[in-house]
Amino acid sequence: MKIMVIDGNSILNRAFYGVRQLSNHEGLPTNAVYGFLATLFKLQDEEKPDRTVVCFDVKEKTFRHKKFDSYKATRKGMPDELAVQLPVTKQVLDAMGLVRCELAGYEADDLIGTISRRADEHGDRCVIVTGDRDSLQLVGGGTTVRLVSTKMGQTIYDNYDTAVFLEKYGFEPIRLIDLKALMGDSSDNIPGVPGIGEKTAMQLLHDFGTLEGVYAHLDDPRIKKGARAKLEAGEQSAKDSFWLATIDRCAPLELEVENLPEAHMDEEALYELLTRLEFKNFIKRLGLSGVQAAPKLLAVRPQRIQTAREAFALLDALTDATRVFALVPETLGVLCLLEEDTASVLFADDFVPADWESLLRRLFDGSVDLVLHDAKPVAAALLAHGIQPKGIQFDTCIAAYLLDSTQSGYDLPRVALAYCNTELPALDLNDPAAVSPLGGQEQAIEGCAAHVSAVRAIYAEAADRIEQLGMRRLYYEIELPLMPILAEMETVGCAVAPDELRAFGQKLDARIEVLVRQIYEDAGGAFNINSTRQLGEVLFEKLGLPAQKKTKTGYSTNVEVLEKLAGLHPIIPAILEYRQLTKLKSTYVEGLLKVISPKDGRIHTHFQQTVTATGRLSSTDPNLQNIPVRTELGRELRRMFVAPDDKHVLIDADYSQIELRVLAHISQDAHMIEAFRSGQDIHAATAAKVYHVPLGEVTPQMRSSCKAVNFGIVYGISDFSLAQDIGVTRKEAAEFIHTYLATYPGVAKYMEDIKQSAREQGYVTTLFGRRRALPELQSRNFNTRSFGERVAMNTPIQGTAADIIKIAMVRVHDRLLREGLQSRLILQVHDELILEAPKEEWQTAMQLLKEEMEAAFPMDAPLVAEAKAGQSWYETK
DNA sequence: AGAATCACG
DNA sequence: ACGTACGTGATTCTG
Repeated sequence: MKIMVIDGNSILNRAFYGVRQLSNHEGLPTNAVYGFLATLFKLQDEEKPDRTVVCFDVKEKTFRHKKFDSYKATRKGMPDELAVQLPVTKQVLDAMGLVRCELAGYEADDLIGTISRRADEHGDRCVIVTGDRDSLQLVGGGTTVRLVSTKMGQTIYDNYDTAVFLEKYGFEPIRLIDLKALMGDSSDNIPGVPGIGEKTAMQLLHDFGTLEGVYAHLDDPRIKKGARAKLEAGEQSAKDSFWLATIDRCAPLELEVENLPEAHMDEEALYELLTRLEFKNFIKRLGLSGVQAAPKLLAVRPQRIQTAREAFALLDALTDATRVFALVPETLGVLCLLEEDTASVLFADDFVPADWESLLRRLFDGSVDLVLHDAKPVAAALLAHGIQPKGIQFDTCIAAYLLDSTQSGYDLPRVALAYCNTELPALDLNDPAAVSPLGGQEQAIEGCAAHVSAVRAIYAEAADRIEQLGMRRLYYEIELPLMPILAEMETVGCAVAPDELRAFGQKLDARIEVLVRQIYEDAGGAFNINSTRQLGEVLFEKLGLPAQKKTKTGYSTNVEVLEKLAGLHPIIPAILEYRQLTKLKSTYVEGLLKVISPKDGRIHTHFQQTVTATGRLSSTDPNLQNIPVRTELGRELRRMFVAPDDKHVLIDADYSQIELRVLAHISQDAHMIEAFRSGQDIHAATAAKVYHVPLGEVTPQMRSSCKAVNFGIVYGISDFSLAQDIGVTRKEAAEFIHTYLATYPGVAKYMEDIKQSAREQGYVTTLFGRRRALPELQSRNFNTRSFGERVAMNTPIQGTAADIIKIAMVRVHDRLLREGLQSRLILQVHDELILEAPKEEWQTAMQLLKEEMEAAFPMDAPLVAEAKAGQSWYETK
């Protein structure tokens, strides 16, 4: 029989440093796993072993090298990127059915030594696969070594048997130990005899055969005087080194070579793993393409609960459960609670309303540890009923988002498909028909069981991966605590002044009417001004204005184009104004009037926590993060966002230059940090440096150009875009960027480093460990790749700023609660937080807001927040 | 459903 | 040489 024994750690290590730029879509690095498998498959093809065994180190406190303190100290630790790949590799090997071998306190080469000796004794042949030259001492008898190494970027697999070794080294393989004892090995921290190098050691072995032989003939004339003195002085070291260099071939391993099981592939598990790793070629090679992994859901037994007594008894029992997986629609019309193998389903219709509310209160009183998928709407619904949502320990939706923020959605069926390969039955518990006693309940019960089982399966996987990828704090201390705060902000909402909003709308209408008439007159006829196609025809064909740009579908008529034409025809300014006004009217006046709640007259936006690729929030229905501010007319809309009465005020605080401060901190650029520390206007300070003039002599133009570059830098700048932005030639822009980067060398270095690291690791992270995978960097397409590089530069900055304001939100919320204040967070606009505060506490609340925002994260370029109070959002600026 | 446009940070 | 800023959402038109 032929046994192939692989040094897992050595091959994985080689692969890690040899194969770069690989990670899967969730950002898990996969280069080492890939390289490992490539080596494994190649050598299995060549050697065709009957059995394959893979050995790994298990380092323990009792590691046999511990007496050499320096050994441990200099031994390189495994980088995180490699460490996360180790368990994955083992999973793959297990799924392949290969024998995996580990023993506490032993290195892989000791296990290999032991197995090869036993194989030899049993009359089997043994092929050792390793990257470690030391293992060549095992060559002999039926044992050969395939030594994996890299030459000129090519992986080569040298084949050593006794003859090959003898020819190369001139002595028996076992004498490698003697050689090491004499010359030492700095990489393994084996001291050897100080002063004896390779040349002398080889000569000594040639003359005397063994270490023992050398020391038995110390007075032999062939040993030079100097060498003799060194050998005498280093005798103890030589003996220690001999022992260190000797691979233990008698490890107390339970494995019996005569009973090695044949590999039995778990095709489903392997298919699933390789799919997750995105190793399509290996899937093909192993012929797994047709395999469909079985759904991972455990069957659960649904049970319906219809009496209050049973229901409360159930909740009391669940209090002791480790974790309860729950399905709760935002209508709160049904509950499905999974513990062990029982899914209990409760319909609100089966209970009197007072009981149902008590049940909800009991379930969310913090005594039951709950896992939900997308808990925010539930939390908001509970808050609307005056119930504080407590006890939510995990949200699988947020977890799935953190693990891959680039998906287009994270609803339960989609996540279940990705995590458990399960098609969930359609189930809409918000639909009254599904939960009404008149029908649909039976189906709902079945559906609930499958859905809640999926939540459990996703949890099992996602919770582990959050740990593995170092996102524990980000998840449990930032995202999860933020969720109920967002729910509260949504529930509280924002007061508006509807009458003024309507009045503003009428003002707009009057002006729009005038503009429309003028435009039709100028155009010589009526047309739909909102239609870019019709507008394009009017401007560029009928009126013969010079077309500038084209879009996919015709002429471009955007602001940029129209502004260039502004002087050529009176229709152009009219169209520009028309565009501005209709935007304000339809998106803001009409859009906002439509979403004023009839219940409380307030606007309740929805903050999306699982949308953006960078970690920012987004706001929908309506979007309150894009209320106009840049033009005076648009800004008027902010007068409609008000404190609810004259007993309250709004307090608005925004971070000053948070992204540039984050950049200064991350890049550790001394000049930029200093500019912020000294409280300078960063754009002016940059201009002073770039133009080499005193701060007082910076002109508005100089400041404005530098402001554009500061922005551009954050986005991942290019000369072309900068040129377009500040209206200079591309060459001048390039020169300008160059000067800028010379002014802030730390920033220049950061930009290079982050691109490099993104290419190597396949992802980037924020300061708090949020990650974004960057498959674009692997693209052969220049544009795609360039985009990836800009994202690599931007995401850590934008994302860290997003992390920081989320931390601030949690801190502000906690402290308001702790200090018993009535002020409430109502809005977040990326770098800005807005509170609604009772007048009597506005100064306290404003101070608190500013303090907590600034203290959210101490940076070398310290955070500064500017706060102001007013009756409306307009006045707080 | 996608494209074009424009509002925000 | 390649074409160009990063991240969003709402409205409107069009096929």
